[in-house]
Order: sequence, then structure tokens, then C-alpha cells
Amino acid sequence: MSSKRVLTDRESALPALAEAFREHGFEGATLASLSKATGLGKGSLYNFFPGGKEEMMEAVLENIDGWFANAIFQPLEQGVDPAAAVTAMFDDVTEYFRSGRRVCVVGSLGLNSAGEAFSARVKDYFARWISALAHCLEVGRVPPALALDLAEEAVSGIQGAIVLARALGDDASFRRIVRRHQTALLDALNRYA
Amino acid sequence: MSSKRVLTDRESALPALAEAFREHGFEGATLASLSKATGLGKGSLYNFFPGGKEEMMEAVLENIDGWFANAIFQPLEQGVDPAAAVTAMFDDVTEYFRSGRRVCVVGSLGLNSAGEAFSARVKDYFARWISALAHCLEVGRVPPALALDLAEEAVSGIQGAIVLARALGDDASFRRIVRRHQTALLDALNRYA
DNA sequence: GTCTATAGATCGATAGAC
DNA sequence: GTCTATCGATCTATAGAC
Repeated sequence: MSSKRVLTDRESALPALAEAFREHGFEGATLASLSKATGLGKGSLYNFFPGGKEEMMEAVLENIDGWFANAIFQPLEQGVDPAAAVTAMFDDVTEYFRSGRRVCVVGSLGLNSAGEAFSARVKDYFARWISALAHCLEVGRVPPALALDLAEEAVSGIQGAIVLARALGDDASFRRIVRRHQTALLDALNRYA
Repeated sequence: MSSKRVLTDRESALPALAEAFREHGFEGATLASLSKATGLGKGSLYNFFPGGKEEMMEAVLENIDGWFANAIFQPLEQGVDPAAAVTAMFDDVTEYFRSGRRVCVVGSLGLNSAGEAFSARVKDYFARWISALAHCLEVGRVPPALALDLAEEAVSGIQGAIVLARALGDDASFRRIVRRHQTALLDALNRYA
């Protein structure tokens, strides 16, 4: 499984890069800070990522996308036991975003002009999340229009919960908000079951 | 009314500064871009804001706080005709954030470490918004615990709607999400009226 | 109070030794 | 493939002419 490593393990630098981008944002993350975060010299970073910061962020986004695809999107799209999939999604997301202490890199990229270079990927991430969640609800017999509304509301609500929890410095608010969304979706599933 | 101008009109530079900070974020906004946005040379900017970028952002936040206090918080805290106040809040917010095309400077400051210098002001802004909205609902006879939940949900939801609308490049999603929150609050008011 | 010029630090990125 | 040294550009902030 690890025999066909394409080149080398720039893969292993991605978690540290992601954390640095999360903490400082794309503009705020300097090569010095990225070097410190990864433990790699600038030369090594440019060896792995010839395109510099932008290529690093691109790789981070691809990595995040892959994690979400496996852990979140596919279980929803698969559509066996919608209620369990919805429950798992909220649990995984709460843990992933550390109850709102951890920023969503993708969401924050959309907020300022520095992220415009990644707008296609940002858009796809949210579009797929909403679409996967709506599909899951539809499998649970929730009417399509309502399913889409609820999915949009939940995905948006998670982003808002991150913003609020960070602003207030209070993870409890994140968990309350997310739990309400979880309940709303499970109620809808029960209503049409 | 305009006779007691304290010093000079650094006030008049604030809208342009705010727009620049909105568009590029705090780190991304350079003095060159702030100079261009305001039409003032760097020397003039430092004359008005000796503390540099940080003092400019502080002034912008104070200015935003003042606007929200007058347009949003006070009508909610005043508490005459809760339903009208809630309706007006969502209308004003939708216009202010330009249906999500416009970023919330305060919310985005909380997302990365560059905003830590302003964390107290960021926290107060959201705390007061939630508290004002909850108070308004309580005046409308919504039980306190539910009022607080609904207020937290609505304020958080607006932030999420901005993130999602920006990410998708779609103001319609902002308006849909905000309308649902508006409806939820008005329904609660009707239920306990 | 406005501007231009520029200092001093730090930025992203590259070169080259090992 | 790793590092250090360093480039030119750009950053914040200041100085000083007007």
C-alpha cells in the first residue's frame, strides 16, 4: 500500500501546513512560520511545493477535501441508514472543528480576496457537502425541496457556529448550535419515515 | 450638531478603511491599499491614526459598533413591538451585508490570530447582539431559555449565511437562510403572543 | 495637514554548498 | 533532499519638505 509513493512525503507536511494556515490565514501564514510549523527549511518546502505558498494551500485543500470525502460526504451519499449518517456527520464535524475552536480553512478562504485563487475549490466543497446531505435526507423520504433547505441550513449553520464560538471564545455555543441542527434534521427524518 | 468636531475628520476616512479591511482582511490590507482606498497619503493616515493599521481597525470597529448600536441593538433592546423590531433587524442586516456579498469584519477578525488584538471588542459585539435579540423576544413573551437559544441561533446563522454565500458566490442562499431565521423568530413570537 | 522619500524589517522566492 | 545565504520586492512606519 505504501510501495507506490509517487515521489516523497510532502504528504506528511500537510497537517502542519493546514494548522498554520488555519491559525494565521493564507496571507498571515509566512514562509518562516510554515517552515517552523513543519520543521522543514524553506529550501525543503520549495522542493516539495515549487509553486510556493499557493501550491501548499492547494495541497492542503486537496487533503482536506479528501478527508471530508471519505469521512463525511461518501457516507451521506451512500445513503444507507440516513439517520445514522446524519448523526455521524455532526459527531465527526464537532470533533474535526474541535467544537469551534478550530477554524474551517475552506470557509475562511472565501471571506477575503486572498482566497480568490481557490474559489472553485471552495465552492465545490460547500456545494458537495450540501448536495450530499440533501441526498441523504431524500433517501430518508424527506421531500427534495425541504431536504435541500435543511441541508443548506445545516452546512451554513456549522460555519456560523465556528464564527460565533471563536468570537465568544466559547465552545459550548458551538455544541448547542450544532446539536439543534442535528435535532432538526433527525426530526425531519422521523416525520417522513 | 457639527460644531463640536473633536479634532478633524478622520471619521470620514472610516467607511473606505472599513471596506478595505473587509475586502482584504486585516493582514491583507496594506498601507498602500488603505492609502489608495481613502485617497489619503500614508503621512495623512499616520497623522489621523498614529497607531497605524491597528488604530485604524480599532476606529473602524468602533464605528461599526456605533452603527449596529443605533440601527440594530437599540431597537431590539427598546422592546416596543418585538415582531416589528425583529423584522427590521433582518431587513437592515440583509442590506448591510449586501445579501452576503459583504463580509462581516467583526466575525472574520475572530477567525485568525491577527484579530486577537481585538478579541474583547469582537466578543462584546456578538454578546450584545445575542443579548439584545433575546431580550426583544422575551418582551414578546418568549420564555427566556428559548429566547436565548433562538437569538444565538439567528446571530450565528447570519454569520454562516455570509460564509456560505461568499463561498458559493450566491446571494440567493444568503437571503433564503436569513428568511428562514426570520420566520423562525416571528413564529416563536406568534406562538407566545 | 499634506505629500514624497526613505529607513529598517520582513516578505516570498532562489541559488548554491553539502 | 537538506540546509544557509541572499536576492529583490514589499511591508510598516518615520522623517522632513512644503
